[in-house]
Amino acid sequence: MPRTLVTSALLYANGPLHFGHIAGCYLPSDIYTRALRMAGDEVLAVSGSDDHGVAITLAAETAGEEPAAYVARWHAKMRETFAALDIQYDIVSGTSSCPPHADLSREFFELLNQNGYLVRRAADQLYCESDKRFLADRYIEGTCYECGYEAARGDECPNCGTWIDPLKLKNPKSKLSGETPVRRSTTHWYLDLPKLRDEKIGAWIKEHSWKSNVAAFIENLLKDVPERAITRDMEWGVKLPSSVGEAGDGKVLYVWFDAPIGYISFTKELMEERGTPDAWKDWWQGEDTNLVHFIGKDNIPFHCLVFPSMLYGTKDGYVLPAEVPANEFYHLKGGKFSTSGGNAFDIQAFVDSYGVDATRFYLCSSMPETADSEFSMELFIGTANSSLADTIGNLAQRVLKFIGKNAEGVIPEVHEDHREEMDRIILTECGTLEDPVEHIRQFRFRRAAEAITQNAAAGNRFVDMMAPWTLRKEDPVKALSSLATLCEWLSWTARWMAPVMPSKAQQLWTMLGQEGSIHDQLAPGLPEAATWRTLTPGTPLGEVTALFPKLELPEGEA
RNA sequence: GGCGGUGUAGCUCAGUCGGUUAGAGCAGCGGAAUCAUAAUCCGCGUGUCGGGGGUUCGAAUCCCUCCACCGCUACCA
Repeated sequence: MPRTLVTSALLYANGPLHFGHIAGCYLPSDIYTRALRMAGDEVLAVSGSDDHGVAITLAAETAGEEPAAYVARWHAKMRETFAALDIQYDIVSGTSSCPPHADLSREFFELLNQNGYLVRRAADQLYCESDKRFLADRYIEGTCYECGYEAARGDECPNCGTWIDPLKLKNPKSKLSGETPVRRSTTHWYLDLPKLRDEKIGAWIKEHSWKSNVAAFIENLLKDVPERAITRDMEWGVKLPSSVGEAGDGKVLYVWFDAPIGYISFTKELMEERGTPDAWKDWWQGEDTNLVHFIGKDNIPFHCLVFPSMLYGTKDGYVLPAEVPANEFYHLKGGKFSTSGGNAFDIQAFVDSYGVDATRFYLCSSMPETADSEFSMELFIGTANSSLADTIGNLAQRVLKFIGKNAEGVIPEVHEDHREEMDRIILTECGTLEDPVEHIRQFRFRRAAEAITQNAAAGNRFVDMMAPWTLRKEDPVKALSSLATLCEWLSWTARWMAPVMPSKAQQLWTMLGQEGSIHDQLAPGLPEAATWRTLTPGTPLGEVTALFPKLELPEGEA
């Protein structure tokens, strides 16, 4: 059985999730996971938060909190947002709270070191004598040596955009103490990416087939691969392994190094909870695993170059990613979704107003798959009404209500004399059918959304062709056969909807009088004449209600 | 400044390893039907494929250049 390990970008625990994160990474991973499971694949879905890093400590200090408490707050918020959107993972953990994470990160460090992929070097950095610590670039402010701007940050000048070397900054000041720091030498470890590239990863990247927008991004990547520092002088983070001795005192692993290892440590944590502590190896070191990283485009270098280099460099049998279906960015009316308040809106409130499945469907149909795209309230309302209420919802309504009035509210039986004809009409003559699951498998989420609607439209065509309201008088048996056929069609519609719109699919399934979870149904490709009818005639329908309400554009929106 | 993206029908976008009359959905117009949340079905698209130049038998699709809009700039998918 195909085994797929799905990861979703670790969210930096420094702000709320917004529609950009959702449409770019978390929703596609959830839809993908659900679709593969319905197709019968074995899937494990892992995500969590990235809790370390200077930005966290800085923000926590500003907020007057300890980093751990600060991170926990955003982590909880993230879980709420996932719940609001019906986004499910086997585990959502965090790099600061996951028990095996620190040890596993140190193991990576040691293996890479043993295998000769780490370089140790001394360099000068700014040190604050009053705080007795080295200052990360972001903790430093000073006068830009290029343009003279007085509030340049230690990493970049906001005025002229120069990438600042903090050692050259004029009048450097610590943002924390206000003191003038001094130069002091410190030792750091660097990941030897050039060596890893030349030895293995460069060739691997070249022969790998990437999603087209990812391929464009990677092309330039290999030309200039620097060694990258993987340690920092600070407290918040994963301490270095004791094997490096005093040289590691006061240092932690740089956040980018331990973050992706989180995918693995979270899997470990999950398997320990399940009482199968070694099972994580099947997923991460099993040859038959398809590793799929869902990320945004800004994470491409990490997931296509750096993390694979780390995995390979351990020489410990880790699989390399099979797919990195990175999305581009999703914007709000041309502006960027802001994590710092501003124009970001409350996802929970939005879902409460318009419905979780309509929201998921629209995000799916407008996903930034191959290029940046944007959220439009007007298009959201339009899509929800025309695709969901008018096409899918109305199909269910007109068929099931008709059965309620004219066929005693039970699933009718298709008569042998009509079966073949009706199979032919619905399966081939009402339009070209496309399999949403197959599109999802190929990471064509927009087209999957379109396919769900179009397949339902074929059902509407069948209704009009059969005109059961006329047939009822002329040939009642044929009328019942057409309605039986339409019930089967609705059951397939529910299956097609399920990965994208889990709760509405379930609602439709229940309206059809079916028991149990729609998500336990298998959806193996498109319906075929010989096997596609699965419902039991005579089954009473459930209560028939409007599946999708019509939505209205709020005042002042356009 | 650097890097990158986008510019195709009113709107949102497909299509582009060069090759028949450039496509879809939505909106719009006309018609049919009346089971249904006035929901459906059928028919209707001559658009300088941002401008200019080049390569070619042939370019929306490759190259150069210009214009417009936008994003990123090191960790916010």
